[in-house]
Amino acid sequence: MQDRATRDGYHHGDLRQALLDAALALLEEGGLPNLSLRKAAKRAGVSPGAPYHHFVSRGALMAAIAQEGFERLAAEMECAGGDDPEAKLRCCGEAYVRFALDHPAHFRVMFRPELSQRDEHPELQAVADATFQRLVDHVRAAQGEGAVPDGRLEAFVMLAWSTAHGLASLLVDGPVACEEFADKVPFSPEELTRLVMRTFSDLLRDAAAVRAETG
Amino acid sequence: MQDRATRDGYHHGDLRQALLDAALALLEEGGLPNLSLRKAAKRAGVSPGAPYHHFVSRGALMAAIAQEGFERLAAEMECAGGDDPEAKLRCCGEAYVRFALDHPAHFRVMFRPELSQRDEHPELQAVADATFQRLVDHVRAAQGEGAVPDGRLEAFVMLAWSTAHGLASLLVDGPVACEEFADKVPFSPEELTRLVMRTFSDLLRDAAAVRAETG
DNA sequence: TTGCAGTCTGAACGATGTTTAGTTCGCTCC
DNA sequence: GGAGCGAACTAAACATCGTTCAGACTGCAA
Repeated sequence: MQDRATRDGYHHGDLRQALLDAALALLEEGGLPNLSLRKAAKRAGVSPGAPYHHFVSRGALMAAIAQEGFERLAAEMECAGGDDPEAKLRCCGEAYVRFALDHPAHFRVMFRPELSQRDEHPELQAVADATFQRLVDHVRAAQGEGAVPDGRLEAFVMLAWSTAHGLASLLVDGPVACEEFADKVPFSPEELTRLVMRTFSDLLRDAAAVRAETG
Repeated sequence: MQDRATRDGYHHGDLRQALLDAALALLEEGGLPNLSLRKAAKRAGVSPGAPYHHFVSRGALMAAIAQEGFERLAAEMECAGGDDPEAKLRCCGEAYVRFALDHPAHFRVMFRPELSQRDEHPELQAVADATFQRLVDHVRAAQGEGAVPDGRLEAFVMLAWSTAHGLASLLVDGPVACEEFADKVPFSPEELTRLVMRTFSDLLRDAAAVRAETG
């Protein structure tokens, strides 16, 4: 019992955090189907009803984990390096994918559709919006320096986001995550990430050169 | 009872298909958490144990739906138009995203990680591989005509796939699916898809021009 | 007609999310 | 320091879920 947090008596010191830790461990061990409130409660050494004093439902626990994930993702995207806007954008994308590879449990929960109802979990949506906004800022900066096609800001933002999010999803969840794929593509996920992002970045650079020439 | 298929007596005419239909309806109504074998059985007018004569588990039912989805997706990617390889690739990507928008229930199940264990559900993996191979063929054709950077085939394949898959995921599941997003981006999902794919295609064209000039 | 194999029933098991009434603790106020 | 109060927790219960199993039913072939 209570392998994840100690308790001093009838009351648990910080049950909320203990439940979050336990839930994350469950996610890492067996994916989303393995995440149950009862298991998390048992790991925290607490009865099945106790979690409901800290989370109104299982969905609320998931939302809390997702929120934590978005905060970390935003932080990692924030401190992504890069000398020029183009490199910044590339590093930002790499950070996005690396986050998914390093924290697959978080990543998987962050984009569960049952959490995308804006009315429930408004604070989660606020953090998700802030993270998204960080990407928009990067793109706008790159656009200001001509590294990105002007006009159609929304289209390019979505293109950049889609690229990073798609690669992350495929590497974490998709058919690309299995071992057999390793035979076909002789790259580690990290190498593949850098390669893909570099390819995208090269396309950007070439296109920028064309614009500088003709326009 | 049995609102999805009629039965003539003790035996059900085609329970397997009736269960698939019911399961798909459940998915469309309430997403993955709403998909339960018992509900599907009840809709087919059958006892809770009956489905196990057609699917060894709930996961097998999901795999069957996913397989159906991959087959339809491959078909739609197959008949995607386009005059030149670049346009073909663009239409292929648009078809991918359009499929996700038109069949979100299918799409959501197709990439569930619990189905990505190659040992279980081998026939599903075969169909998924075939679908993926269709994309590789498109890219290789485009590469042969210089529309795509040569070398690093894997990198570009992953880039193209990531773009389509990421956009599809974000539009179907992600924070982009909510109504509030409609205020920020004045495009329908279909318009956004065409815009994003067109932006990507333009990058390709410009980069190809640079290669033709310098190489 | 008999036998058989495949299909379905109905009851059961354990696990799950959630609710409820009641118990225990820590804190504040007198 | 004792009374009281609100928050945290327990224990039991409910409905639902996936899954199993022994038995009943059906269609078909011998």
